[in-house]
Amino acid sequence: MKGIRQLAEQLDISIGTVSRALNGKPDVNDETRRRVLAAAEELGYVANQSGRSLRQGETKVIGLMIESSAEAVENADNFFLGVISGLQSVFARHKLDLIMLPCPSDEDPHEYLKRMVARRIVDAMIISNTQRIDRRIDLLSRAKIPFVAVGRSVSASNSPWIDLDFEGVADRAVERLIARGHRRIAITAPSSEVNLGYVFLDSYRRALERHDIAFDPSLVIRVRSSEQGGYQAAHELLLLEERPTAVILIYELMAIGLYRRLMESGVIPGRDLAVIGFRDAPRAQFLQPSLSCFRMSLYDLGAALGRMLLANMPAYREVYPDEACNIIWPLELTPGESDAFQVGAMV
Amino acid sequence: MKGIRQLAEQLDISIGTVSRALNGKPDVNDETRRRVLAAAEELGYVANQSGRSLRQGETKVIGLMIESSAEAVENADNFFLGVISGLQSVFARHKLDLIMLPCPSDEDPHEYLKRMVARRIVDAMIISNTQRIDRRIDLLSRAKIPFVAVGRSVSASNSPWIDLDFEGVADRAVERLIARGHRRIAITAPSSEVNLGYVFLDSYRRALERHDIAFDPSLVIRVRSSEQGGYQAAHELLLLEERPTAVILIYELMAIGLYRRLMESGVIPGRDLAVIGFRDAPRAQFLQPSLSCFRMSLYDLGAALGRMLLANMPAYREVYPDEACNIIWPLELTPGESDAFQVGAMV
DNA sequence: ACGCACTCCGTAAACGTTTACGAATGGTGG
DNA sequence: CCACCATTCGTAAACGTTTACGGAGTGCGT
Repeated sequence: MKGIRQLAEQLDISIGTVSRALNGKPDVNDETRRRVLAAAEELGYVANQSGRSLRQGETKVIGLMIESSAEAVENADNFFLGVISGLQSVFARHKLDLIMLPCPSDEDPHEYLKRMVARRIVDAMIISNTQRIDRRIDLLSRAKIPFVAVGRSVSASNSPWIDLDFEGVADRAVERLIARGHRRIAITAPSSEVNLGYVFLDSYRRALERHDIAFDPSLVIRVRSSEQGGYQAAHELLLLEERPTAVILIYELMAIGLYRRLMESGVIPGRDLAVIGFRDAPRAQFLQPSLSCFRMSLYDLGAALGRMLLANMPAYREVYPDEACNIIWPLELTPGESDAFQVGAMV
Repeated sequence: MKGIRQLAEQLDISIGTVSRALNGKPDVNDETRRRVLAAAEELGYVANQSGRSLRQGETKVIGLMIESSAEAVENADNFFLGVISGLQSVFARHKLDLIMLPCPSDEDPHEYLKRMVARRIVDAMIISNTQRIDRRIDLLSRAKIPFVAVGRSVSASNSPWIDLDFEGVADRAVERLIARGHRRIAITAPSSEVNLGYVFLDSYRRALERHDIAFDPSLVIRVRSSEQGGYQAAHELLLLEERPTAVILIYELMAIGLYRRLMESGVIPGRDLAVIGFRDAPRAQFLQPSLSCFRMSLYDLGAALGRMLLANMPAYREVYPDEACNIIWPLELTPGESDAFQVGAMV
């Protein structure tokens, strides 16, 4: 099947009519339309995307840019795999397709995105792993490509983003720990480049101050957000002169490495050290003692993300009129055994 | 920047010359070319992909079809994230871009692929999670789209594929365990639909027969290849009347759930039960006792996959003349503590 | 002075769609 | 019988690019 021309020839109809029939335009006879659709089905005709895009200036494709960095591989982050289902559930309603654009680890994300955008391969973009200052946001704004960022950014003053409720998590984690008598609460954070670390720490700090607990920089453990990082975090924790009684992990998976290092030194999570995790990583559910952790539905997050994006695309705006421009995604605490003790209480 | 026409106008050159200059065609003056390239750079011009594809019938894009099923999310499989780096390292040399096509979980993979192929959005495809009988292979063959399958298939008699060395792993695992005195060796496998399970089991069976050990179907544990599945596998293992002394896991991550369930019953891996894993999942490296596991380089696998694909594309065939059509990818054993004991030996 | 080769560039067609426009037909009301 | 509308379809232009073809200019050998 070469193209619409062949199909039209076969049916002895003009290509214009065939096109209209296939695209559900009004001015075509019902019988004719039936014949066209039947023939297209039989011959397996599907419109060539290049021709269509060229003509109407849109591709019906949404791009999701991800990074295949070594760290991402190490983390084996299922975040986007989960989010994608939610995204697709929304996109499918509008016959939009989602493709993932993995930025090569040796290419500058900004340059990569620039290339992809200029090629006009997608109508809109979702970018992730947003940095505090992220030139990709300016790029997309200037190019007038609808987009949504996963993760807030200072560049994104008035552009749409969705982000996890880091403040709420840090806040509630600190409150919960303090209520159980903890005073020395450690926290992990990634390098300050990444935006989420900043917000997370800030909220942690304010929560402490509310309870007149001085912020102690030595309790901020800067490690990678991976199991390896968790292992290292535990290591550094154990080296501290005045050992904390609790630790908040910015990434759930870190608990696996952390537990291991603690066990090696005979420190038992949930008895000698309270541990609270964050985000969603199914595999950490098998830890013992079970991890207290803030979790969420990746599917729902994806669906919200999809709606937000469509609300920013001229062609779909009216379908999603009241979509919020920014969302701080709430998380729910799944209580576990890892922080189920009072400080000073007899065991 | 609208298009090549604007650029040509700006430079007061015809669009033909501009196109030739940008594409490195020979018949254009050096000075002219310099000017064109400079102007393109300055104005941020990049050729519209739709126009280009339409004209030359190719997109310079390779598609990698993945599945975002619930199981995939649960596994949080880093397999493709790792493989992608290797793929891109090869593709980058030919200015090819890789996009990932996530098949919605509620759509038939075959129909999805059909849609994507018909749209002519990619020049070639990599398909994964190949089933024993996989109609996608016929589809691609008939459509004459170059492709490589990750995972062998009976449909793919003479089409290119790459697969892990399941035979070798099962074989060596059994040999290793038998050498340490094991006679009752359990093995996990996914539902028989998936091709890899079939091959894995078959090799396991043959290895046993070589040592005159009768194949016992009750020792084949059919569970999902996830942590959850590992937990369940351990559970079923413990219920067996005559408990095996060793178990081979088809997926490394299962060890995490398996360990947990074993521990709950006071059964210690590496002392009461030997455990050997398979494939690459960095997070399982933190298990204690450490897991004996067959591993590989995802990057190298990706690079080989990329070369194999290019060797099957007319435009690049001559660059990779001696690329094998089928590869069984070898894995190396990383010895750990989980199988470091002799059956019957005093502890 | 002429032919020839070579370099550089402009012209125009082609890729496969969609869609604005208008033509043809049939029906209806006056 | 005419004017008018509705329905249905064909025609042709347009989207942005690449490329075959040929023309203009220059240099060189005869």
